[in-house]
Amino acid sequence: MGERISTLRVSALKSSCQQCSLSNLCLPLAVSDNEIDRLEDIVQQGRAIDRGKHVFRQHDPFRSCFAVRSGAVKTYIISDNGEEQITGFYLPGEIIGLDSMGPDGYSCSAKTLERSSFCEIPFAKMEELSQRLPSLQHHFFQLMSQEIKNSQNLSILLSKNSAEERIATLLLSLSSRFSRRRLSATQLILPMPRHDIANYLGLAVETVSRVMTRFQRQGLLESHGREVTLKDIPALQSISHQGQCQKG
Amino acid sequence: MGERISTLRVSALKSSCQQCSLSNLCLPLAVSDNEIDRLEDIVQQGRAIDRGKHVFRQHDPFRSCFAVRSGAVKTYIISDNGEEQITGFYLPGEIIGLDSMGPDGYSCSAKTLERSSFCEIPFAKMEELSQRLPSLQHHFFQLMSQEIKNSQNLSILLSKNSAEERIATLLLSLSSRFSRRRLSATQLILPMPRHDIANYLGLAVETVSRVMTRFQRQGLLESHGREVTLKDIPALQSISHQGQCQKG
DNA sequence: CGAATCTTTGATGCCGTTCAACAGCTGTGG
DNA sequence: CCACAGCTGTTGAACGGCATCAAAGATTCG
Repeated sequence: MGERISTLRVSALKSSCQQCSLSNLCLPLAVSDNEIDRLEDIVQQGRAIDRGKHVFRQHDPFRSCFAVRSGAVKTYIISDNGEEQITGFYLPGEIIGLDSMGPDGYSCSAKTLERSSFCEIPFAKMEELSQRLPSLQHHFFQLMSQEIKNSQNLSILLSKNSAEERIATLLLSLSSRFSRRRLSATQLILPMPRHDIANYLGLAVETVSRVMTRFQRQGLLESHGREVTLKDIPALQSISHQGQCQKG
Repeated sequence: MGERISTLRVSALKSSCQQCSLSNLCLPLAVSDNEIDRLEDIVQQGRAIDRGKHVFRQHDPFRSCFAVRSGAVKTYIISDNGEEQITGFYLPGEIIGLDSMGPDGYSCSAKTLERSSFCEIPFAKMEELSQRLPSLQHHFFQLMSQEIKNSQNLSILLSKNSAEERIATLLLSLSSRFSRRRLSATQLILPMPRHDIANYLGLAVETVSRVMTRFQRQGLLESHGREVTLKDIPALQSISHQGQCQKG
């Protein structure tokens, strides 16, 4: 198999998946050190980019997936009238671009919600390496399968659940994703404005605001702008689940 | 794992992807005849099963994906209260089970909407063969990526669009999927009852019925139970897309 | 300070749900 | 043959959750 990139160049860019604190989220491979080395050879760690910048744009030629290293990202689709339809929020350890492996370029745009950094995973090289590392291939199948599941759960949330259920579910999802990174599960700083929450959940901004206020009056949480403290997670879970369906 | 089927048996069961009229939908591989042969060795063509039977059940151990050969399937998740939440409809040439490659078994149940037959694609063998056939691996990445996209589009449909927009979109989706199979794009026989359409689109059955009636009064279609004739596809497209334009 | 963005609160009305009834079709069994 | 039950699809009336419109506070930043 003709490797065309000089080992020296690649080594200079080489990141360190082994030492990365997110490796158990992003690429929890049951592979040998030798195999991790080869993975690191293709993954390129980029510099941080400012809030509000694009990681990639819809219809750009698809070349890479990106693992979020720090910060937060929203992905969205632009409709005919130029409005955005947010399809997901991504936190450190999560991967964007898995929906863009078709022939039509990136299927959505990705924009940072705060200053963020990424690990770039060139798709062609990932495919090639997957030919030699069955566990890498297996991992990507699992990642993509999970992404389908997540999106299906979102569809169900949006089609069957009330505004309160949607918001409680999102807060709990963020909470659990923060805590996976050893951050507080109760003291959240939301990386996105209310407007984005509303867009993502198919609600009006006013409704999001009202529900948050209601939750606060009921003692379920305290909210000061982007700072949210969950005070009664069991109650929120009960609200979230009374619209049924199990979450990942 | 114990191989229980002799090579001879497999050959006997062996399907014929090359001759299958759906092969351009299901596995449009740019592979040599020799490679197709190896694919056919792992794909097992099953007998038809009756309407209302399960192809697999949620939480069953995941072993295979299934390509629909004939008939139609709905996939759904069972919620805490025992109600089903339909996540998708699948027609011949489409593949179910792509969302179930995680460690927790099938993530949904799949039930036939009419008498249907399938090609079974054992996951372990597919993974193994993908190690040797880059184009097969690439194809599955694309298939799964498309499945993510489909589910995201559904999320947007459900979160932002009115009942009329949702129903017009579903009818047009079915129409285009029928016509890909060289069936009429205008004379549809819906494989699913109104109840399932409503469930899938997050609407009440009554709303589906009313909207269909309204479409009929406007001359956009004619509907007699499951038989639907689309009379004005451009108008339906305009309704379907106006969710991406402005509401008025 | 003032401009822009973000967040909250209030008043009004629409769309779709809910409850209820009915009609068509199929199969079953006396 | 008819009576009956079950499933499917249609239609009507009234309620309610959430969007919409409007506007004022809160926060950030040049």
